[in-house]
Amino acid sequence: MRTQELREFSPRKTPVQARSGVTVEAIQEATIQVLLEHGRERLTTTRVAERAGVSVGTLYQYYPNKRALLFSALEQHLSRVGDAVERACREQLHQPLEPMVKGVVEAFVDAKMERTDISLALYSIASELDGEVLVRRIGTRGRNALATMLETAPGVRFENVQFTVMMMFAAITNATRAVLESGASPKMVRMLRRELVLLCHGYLACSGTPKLE
Amino acid sequence: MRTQELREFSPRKTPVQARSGVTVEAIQEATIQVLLEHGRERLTTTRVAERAGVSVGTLYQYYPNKRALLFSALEQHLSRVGDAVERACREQLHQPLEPMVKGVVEAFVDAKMERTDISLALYSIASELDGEVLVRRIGTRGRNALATMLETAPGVRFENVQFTVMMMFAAITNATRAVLESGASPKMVRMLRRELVLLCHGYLACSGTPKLE
Amino acid sequence: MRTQELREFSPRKTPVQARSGVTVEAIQEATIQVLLEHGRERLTTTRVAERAGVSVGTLYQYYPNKRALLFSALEQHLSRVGDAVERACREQLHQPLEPMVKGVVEAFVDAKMERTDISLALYSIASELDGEVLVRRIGTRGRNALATMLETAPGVRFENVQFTVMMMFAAITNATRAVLESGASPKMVRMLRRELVLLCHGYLACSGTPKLE
Amino acid sequence: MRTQELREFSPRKTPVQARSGVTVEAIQEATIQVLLEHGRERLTTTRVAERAGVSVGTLYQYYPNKRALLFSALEQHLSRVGDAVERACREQLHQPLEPMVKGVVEAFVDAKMERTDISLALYSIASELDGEVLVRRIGTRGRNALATMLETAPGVRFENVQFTVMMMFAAITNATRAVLESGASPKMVRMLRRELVLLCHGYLACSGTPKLE
DNA sequence: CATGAATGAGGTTTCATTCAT
DNA sequence: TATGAATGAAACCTCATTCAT
Repeated sequence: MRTQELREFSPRKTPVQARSGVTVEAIQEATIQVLLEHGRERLTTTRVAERAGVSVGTLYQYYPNKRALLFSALEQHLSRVGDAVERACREQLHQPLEPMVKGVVEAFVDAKMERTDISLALYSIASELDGEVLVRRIGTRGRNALATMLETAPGVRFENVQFTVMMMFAAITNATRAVLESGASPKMVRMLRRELVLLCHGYLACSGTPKLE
Repeated sequence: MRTQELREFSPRKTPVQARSGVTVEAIQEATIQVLLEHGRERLTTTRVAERAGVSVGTLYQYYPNKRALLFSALEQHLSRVGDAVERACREQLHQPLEPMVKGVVEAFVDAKMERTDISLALYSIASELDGEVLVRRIGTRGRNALATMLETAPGVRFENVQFTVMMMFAAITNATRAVLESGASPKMVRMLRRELVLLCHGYLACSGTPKLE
Repeated sequence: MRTQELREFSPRKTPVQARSGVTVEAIQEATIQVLLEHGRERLTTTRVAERAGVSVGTLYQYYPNKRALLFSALEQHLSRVGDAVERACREQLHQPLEPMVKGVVEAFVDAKMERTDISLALYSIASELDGEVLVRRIGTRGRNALATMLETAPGVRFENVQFTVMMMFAAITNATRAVLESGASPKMVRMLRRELVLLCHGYLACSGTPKLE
Repeated sequence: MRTQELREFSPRKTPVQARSGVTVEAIQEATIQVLLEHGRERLTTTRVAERAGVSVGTLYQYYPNKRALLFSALEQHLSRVGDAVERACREQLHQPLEPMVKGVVEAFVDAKMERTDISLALYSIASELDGEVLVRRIGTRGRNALATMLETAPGVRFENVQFTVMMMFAAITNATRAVLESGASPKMVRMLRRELVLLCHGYLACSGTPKLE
């Protein structure tokens, strides 16, 4: 079952010739463009292919179905963000809470703001693919990295790290989303960064219990 | 334009007869059921009508189109939650931060947990209707009530209440969503309540500046 | 599994209004017409609907998919033929071999020749649907009736009636097919009748062993 | 018109190199395999090429189109069977009816049973290519050989040999098909042989009229 | 000669919506 | 008013075939 699900999304062929690499990228970019211009409801495989300058048939040589196309777009984005968060977490191991929070928040916000168009476009399909195994797995990666990091924070212990992390994650992602959806002016992004650090640090400070080492 | 948009969603006829009231309710309930059972992608007007025990024709007598149907379901739910939050805000005017937060969080979580099935079902259509005027307006109501309340908190002042509220709101709604989507066991809901209060209060305490009165 | 298979072919809705009865018949007739005019390869649901004077949508209200459409055409025809054979078999119970064979052959050939166009058209789809449960079941009906009849023939016994019947059935159906496919002129049909009786009776006479009663 | 038709099916190039011979054979074998595994509906040129270990392009170097591919598979098989029958007929010239029938039936059944997989696979495409000139011509070969043979049978004359042969042929081919499709166990094949001889001989004995020489 | 990426017409199927009954 | 048969645009997807590399 799981294998089948995974196969449903795995790309159909690995491009061996040079030109197909170009094609795949064109399709991926076109997916985002169409998503932003027409919205998820009106995103059709034909429109994406057209936008990418190829035929539908070509699109279907690389993606077995529409969901796989959307999935791939989402996955790539979430992976990038996940990577950024993981890296930040690794860098802040054993640091005090404050720099920890700061590092992670900056990494996340930066990653999201790098291509606001993509970030925005993908919110609309995230809900559609929410149930998917891989999507969940990717989301989990970030949370696990956070949990691991928090457990190395000196002088503080969290009763239920998983839950704490979930709370923090929910706050970070959704606040960022709200800012993105209301335009993401530089000023707002600056405020977002500052306030997210405040919010997360405040929460962790209250939620954790002192630990003797 | 806006008038037109608003008209597009308003129910076609006001149910004056007793029978119509029953029918409309049946359709609304059916919408939720179908949403939960088949998912948004496979929600069809025919299926909803069938589930409600009426014909498609009848459905179209009460809703001008499918979006109006979904919209109405979402609106009703959001209104209920919005009302609860507004009431809580009114009750906590001029209270200290802690009870304020506690009151609002409890009101929100309670409202969401009253019918977890509905709450869950509607997440899938929220993104679809996200751009709609009315939906935004409803979301705004809660935030305004929160802002108004916060400004009556004794001894503390917020530089940019709108932003602060937005942050808090984002955290509250998304954490609740995460809990709902992972099953919403009584234990988790209890933790959610407690941690949300911690998180919000921590944030507000950090974010606000002392105020001389 | 079997239930699912059966459902795949069962008509989608039972026509309750008068007009739909007409529609279904028009679609069935159109299926045959298109089959004859364009061949199975070029039979498309759109073409059938067009020919029937309805829209594709209407076609799909009565048949869940293309296979069901073809299946229904085949089933109706085979049932009719099967009925004729069964009736003939019942009428010849306990008769001597000669009238038995005559009765069955006549019944079969008559049934097939009643609408040579339909008979011909369906050969092309029979192979496609050959594996299907119901098709097999219908074919079995005729053979069972034949076997039952043969076992009541006075003074003769067959070692392996099933096999004997299969042989006879294969000969009858395929010879009829050959005649149909080469034009089925009245003269040929007359010869077919006579020779089939000869062939079957000759075979049964050789194949059976005398039985003391 | 006819010339064009014939050209449509002829292989595009005559395999002169050793390698090509291997390739063509691989493709033919792959055609059968795919036919058996996926069925005619899902037989695609790409799949056949893949299975044969070559690219689609290569396939199209040897066959001008898909029909030609199927046609060639069918033709080869039918030729082989036709050869066997012709040979048997030649060997039984001027023999009495009984050995004639025996010889032909054995030859036919043996030829069909040599590769039951191929025989089975081809039934599904026979109907599709039924109208083709060459296919018909091949079928005719066997019947002509049979007719020629029967006319040399001592002491018996057939009023309409063509028709008689057609009947016999229909019985032989379809009974064999039925046995193949129900598994073709050794025991069944043995019975098929015996009963076909009975059936054909019985028929010819009844159908023919004594002849003075 | 072989490859396999690209094509795009055309197939099947769905479903929001209308309207005669 | 309620019904549900009919509509048909439009979606997804396949696959025979070509041709630049």
